[in-house]
Amino acid sequence: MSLSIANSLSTSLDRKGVGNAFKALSDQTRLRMLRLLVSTGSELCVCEFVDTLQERIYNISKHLKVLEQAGLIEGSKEGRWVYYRIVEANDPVGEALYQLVNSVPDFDEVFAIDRERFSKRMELREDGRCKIGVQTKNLGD
Amino acid sequence: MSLSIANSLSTSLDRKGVGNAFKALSDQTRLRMLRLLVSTGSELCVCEFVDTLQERIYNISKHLKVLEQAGLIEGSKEGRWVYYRIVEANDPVGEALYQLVNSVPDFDEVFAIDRERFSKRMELREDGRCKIGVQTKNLGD
DNA sequence: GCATCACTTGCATGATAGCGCAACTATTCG
DNA sequence: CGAATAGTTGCGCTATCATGCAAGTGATGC
Repeated sequence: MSLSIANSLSTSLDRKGVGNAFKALSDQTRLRMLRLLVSTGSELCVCEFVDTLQERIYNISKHLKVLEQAGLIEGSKEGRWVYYRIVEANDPVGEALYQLVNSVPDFDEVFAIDRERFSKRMELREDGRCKIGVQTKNLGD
Repeated sequence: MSLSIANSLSTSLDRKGVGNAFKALSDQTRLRMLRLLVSTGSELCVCEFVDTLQERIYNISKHLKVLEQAGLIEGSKEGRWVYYRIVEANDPVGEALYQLVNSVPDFDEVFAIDRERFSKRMELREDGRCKIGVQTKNLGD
């Protein structure tokens, strides 16, 4: 379901244009998603990403796919829910990447606000698992 | 002439869309350029980039501008020549970034070939400075 | 001064990427 | 079974971005 961090970075040199880690993180929404995973050390289901980032579910889903194909995250299904988590890197390359993602300055507090919404949303879990769907209605009005 | 690494990364969160470091490195040619600077620890003039990467001069120039506006490199003029070099980071964020750039796997040896051409090209310097222009003719035929 | 050289930039074009919408799959529950 | 729920995917639109070309800037040297 996932490639290694090393492969993710190496494919950046592939003339065929396979997405790489830098490319995957060049999008702000994806950077927010990975930052959330790295900074909290949690695994999130899709609807939790939606309520945390306040983005539409089909876009979240697509962004998750990009991150997964870049080898940065992996997902697993649990009933109706799909949980995504960081692919732990044992090599220094991955270490540096996650350190970097977690070190990106947050002057306009986008990450902080995400974490705020995230912690509120986590209170709705039961036995540590998500039992509900998207709570935020009317996104993008 | 340049922003700090921290600012470069922070602007990634700027809604106004100012380029960030991840975005700047999402392009393969720019990654090759920065990798060359990081791995050799040298400063290069534009024509040396051209002969090393075998890309057209106006594209090299534009890519250098993107990297500069991302706060990753800085340039200075010496007569007809403009030398570009890494903006040294004193913070751990920049350290991690450069370590990362230098750790990107090179399975298809693009970086290695660049370094090969680079070292040959460096032999043409006099007193450690570039005294000539682009040597490669007929790029892209 | 004027040609040359190193480099930059404005504009047009084509490729890529993200978004919105709608249709779809898959799982659960009554 | 059928309805509801969680998530995915294909299509069309738009915006962004890399490229090519051509014109421009500024420094050097005859």
